[in-house]
Amino acid sequence: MTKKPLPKPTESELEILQVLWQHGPSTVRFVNDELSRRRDVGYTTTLKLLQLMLDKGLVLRDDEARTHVYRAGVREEETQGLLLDKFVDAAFGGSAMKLVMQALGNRRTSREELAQIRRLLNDIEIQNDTTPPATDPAL
Amino acid sequence: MTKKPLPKPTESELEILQVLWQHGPSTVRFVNDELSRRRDVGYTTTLKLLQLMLDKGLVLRDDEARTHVYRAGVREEETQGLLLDKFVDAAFGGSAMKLVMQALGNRRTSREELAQIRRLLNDIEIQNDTTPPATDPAL
DNA sequence: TATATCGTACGAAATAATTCGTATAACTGA
DNA sequence: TCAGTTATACGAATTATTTCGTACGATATA
Repeated sequence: MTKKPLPKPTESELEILQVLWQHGPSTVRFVNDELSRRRDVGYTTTLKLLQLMLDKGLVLRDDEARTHVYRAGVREEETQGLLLDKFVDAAFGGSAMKLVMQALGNRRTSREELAQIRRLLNDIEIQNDTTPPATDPAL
Repeated sequence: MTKKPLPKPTESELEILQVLWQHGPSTVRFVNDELSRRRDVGYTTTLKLLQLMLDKGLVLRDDEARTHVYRAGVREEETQGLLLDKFVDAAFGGSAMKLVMQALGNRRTSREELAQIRRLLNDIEIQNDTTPPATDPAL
């Protein structure tokens, strides 16, 4: 039983995953229509992308009917986490803090969102108190 | 007087910018040595990259001496902000909140860092109180 | 049924990004 | 001075990603 080192989706593949995550299982036609709302893209281009993604395991498909139906093969949070790690590394030299500060600092964040973050911070702090500083892998 | 639509640096270019931001003006040799600490990369590869980046305006260089000295041509925060915007869009469907929650949630954040974020949240809230809810462009 | 429409498969071109070989000039030091 | 080393320039191969044309079967419908 071989594990699955799922590949990091490319820019275009991510666009497609967004559509599938947002709308659920979709036909090529639908995905293409969605993509077309943002930019100019040919039908067969979208089709090809989905076929490549199928090979990579990024999407799954039901090809019972003539018109195939594709659905995401990777979970949203998981994928985002993977990409986030890479991104923090590539753009912020590994400092997630700098990224968070930048993200919060440079845009309007509503009162409700701020409250949401505070709640999360509280949860994390409780975690920290419950589970003492485990900075070392030796633990 | 023409403006500057500086291009989004690629993965490799970003690696190099990190070195320059971190260590200041450097020779090709130095940059290459730094990159080599992380992965296998040839000297001329690094040289070529820097030359391409020079064309794009991503770096500047002093070629008075035989050994040229390169320095970043774009500011760190500015570049990170640009990349962050694109990334939030590409990976989190435009929701910076989701990104922040994910970043904070899925990793150990020290007490000190948490405090730092709380301070930032306070500042933002004061901003919000001073400058009333301007969610609508009509205001 | 025959013609237009819609769908998939797939090769291959077009682009973008990365990597490296080779030429050649400048410097170093024995 | 001459061999060895270090530097830049630059063409071009390689690899990755995106885009599209064309073939061809299934379906819809006039």
